[in-house]
Amino acid sequence: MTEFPEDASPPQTDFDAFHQRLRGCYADLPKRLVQLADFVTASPDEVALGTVSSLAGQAGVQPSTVVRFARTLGFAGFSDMQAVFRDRLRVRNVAYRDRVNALHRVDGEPLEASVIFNGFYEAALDSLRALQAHLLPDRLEAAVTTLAQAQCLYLLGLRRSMPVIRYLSYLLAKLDIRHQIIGLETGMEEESFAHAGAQDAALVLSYTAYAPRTIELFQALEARHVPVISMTDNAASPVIPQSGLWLEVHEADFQGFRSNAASMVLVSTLAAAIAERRG
Amino acid sequence: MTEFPEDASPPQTDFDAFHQRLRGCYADLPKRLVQLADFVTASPDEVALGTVSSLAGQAGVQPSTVVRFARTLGFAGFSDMQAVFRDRLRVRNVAYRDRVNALHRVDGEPLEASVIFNGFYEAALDSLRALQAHLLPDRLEAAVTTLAQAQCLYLLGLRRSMPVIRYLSYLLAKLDIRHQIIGLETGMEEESFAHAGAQDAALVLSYTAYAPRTIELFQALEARHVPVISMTDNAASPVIPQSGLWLEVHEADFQGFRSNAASMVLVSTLAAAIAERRG
DNA sequence: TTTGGTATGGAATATTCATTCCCTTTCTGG
DNA sequence: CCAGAAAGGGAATGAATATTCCATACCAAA
Repeated sequence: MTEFPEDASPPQTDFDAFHQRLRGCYADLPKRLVQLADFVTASPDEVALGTVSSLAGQAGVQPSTVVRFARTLGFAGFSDMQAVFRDRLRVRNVAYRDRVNALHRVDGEPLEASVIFNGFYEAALDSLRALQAHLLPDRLEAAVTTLAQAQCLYLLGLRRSMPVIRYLSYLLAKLDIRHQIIGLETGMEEESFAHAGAQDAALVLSYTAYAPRTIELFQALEARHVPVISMTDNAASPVIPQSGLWLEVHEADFQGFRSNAASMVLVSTLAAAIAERRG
Repeated sequence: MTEFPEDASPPQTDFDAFHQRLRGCYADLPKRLVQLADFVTASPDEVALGTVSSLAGQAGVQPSTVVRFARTLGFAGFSDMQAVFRDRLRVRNVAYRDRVNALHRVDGEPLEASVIFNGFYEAALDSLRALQAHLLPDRLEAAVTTLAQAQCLYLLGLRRSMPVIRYLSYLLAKLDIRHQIIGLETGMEEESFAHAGAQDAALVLSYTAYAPRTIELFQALEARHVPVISMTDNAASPVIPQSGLWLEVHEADFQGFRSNAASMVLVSTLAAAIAERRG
């Protein structure tokens, strides 16, 4: 078990050192070497996996210039420089203790960050895979149709779902699609859809345990005959609309933090598909 | 050649196909080839980056056996097999655009929603995998240390990164960690960190093309000697802090929409790890 | 315009590395 | 135990690729 010293100098990779050097002499570099420097920073993967001539071709210089570039930066030759880029590409297996170990702190020490990372990483992957497996193309298409026809889109999702809703709002704004978030101001939720009707549509996000306020607002929307699309995790969820247009999303959780990877991908899809449909 | 009805999203990569084939004939493989099969599945990076003899050495077989192995699995030779492993290492940031542009409105019809979904799905997966591959555990640990010691956390990320910052803010609030978003009110950015100093810390998110305002604010933070941790996509990024404490994040992009899956997972990790560290 | 120095291009050379081939060893079935 | 086949080892071969070197183009100062 390696103890990480609290005040140790930050770990600096050869790759970082290279870029530091590069920045240092960038200004004094001749034309062709600048050209290469730009290419090399833009596509480090090409350097790692390519050959002298493949790089030369892509960067628009001669093979010899590539070697010169490497020597200018203090390497013995191209291969020497490439080694630095290859090393960066190697997968550093993030320390992966047993999940069991991860959940129980054996000696009162804080969990290693990489273990926590792995938890969130796996949760995100699980959520995405589950979504991919369960998503019904026809249902999705129908949802897009409904949302695309709306004059104004009302977005509802409180607590954990609020960040997802905000993200969707950002996307819709970029795509110039009229919309309105419900619940930005506590206590004013109903007012925000005072003018909503059958010509509009709403998207509701709610996962267990369903926030009571979300359920209330969902019912208010249905009472106003606003077409509702729901993203939720259960066929018996309280926010399934009358129309039956709901999308199944299961977010895995890690230590009580629920992933939102699947929701993010799905709302991105909806935003892009609506824009696409409208032309 | 196997026919896939849908080429917009291959159900499996060449790499997956390879492993499937390998599993299929694993039982009938002679001793040395089994030895190689084990090695190859255990360290795919070595295959991608190594040479015939380096692999032979590490797996304890003769170079010729490595070539035999490749041929047995249906490749023309070692190089052919290596190409599959190398391809897996590449971070694809542009592929999707072309892929979908090909399908884009061939006959004036809008793209099917499920095709769009697949694009976002793949982009999210790619981003997550790239993060897992490139994340340096020591660096992450050092970043957490810095952030955990801060009295107040300042969060900076404009435009595309704003939703991620808002999500992080939500998590920190839940965890009762003092923090402040920079840039909630346009024009008032500097005021929000008027009292920040060395006792605090800042987390900066910025990806290409780096928003000029983010760079300015980053520099202002550094000028105030606020310890800065950056999440960015390039060693030559303008928001790399003096301390060298930056975390590499590559978000794949689909039709101009950049994924944020990797960023989300990483900020979740940071939030949870800080809370864990503080106990 | 000339001159000295530097940058660049391109071809020749050296090296590394995958591939091939053949001989030896190890299995397998009679 | 033997014959035949399959597997494995290792060196020779040839192709791919990095490196070196030199002629030429460029540029700045005289």
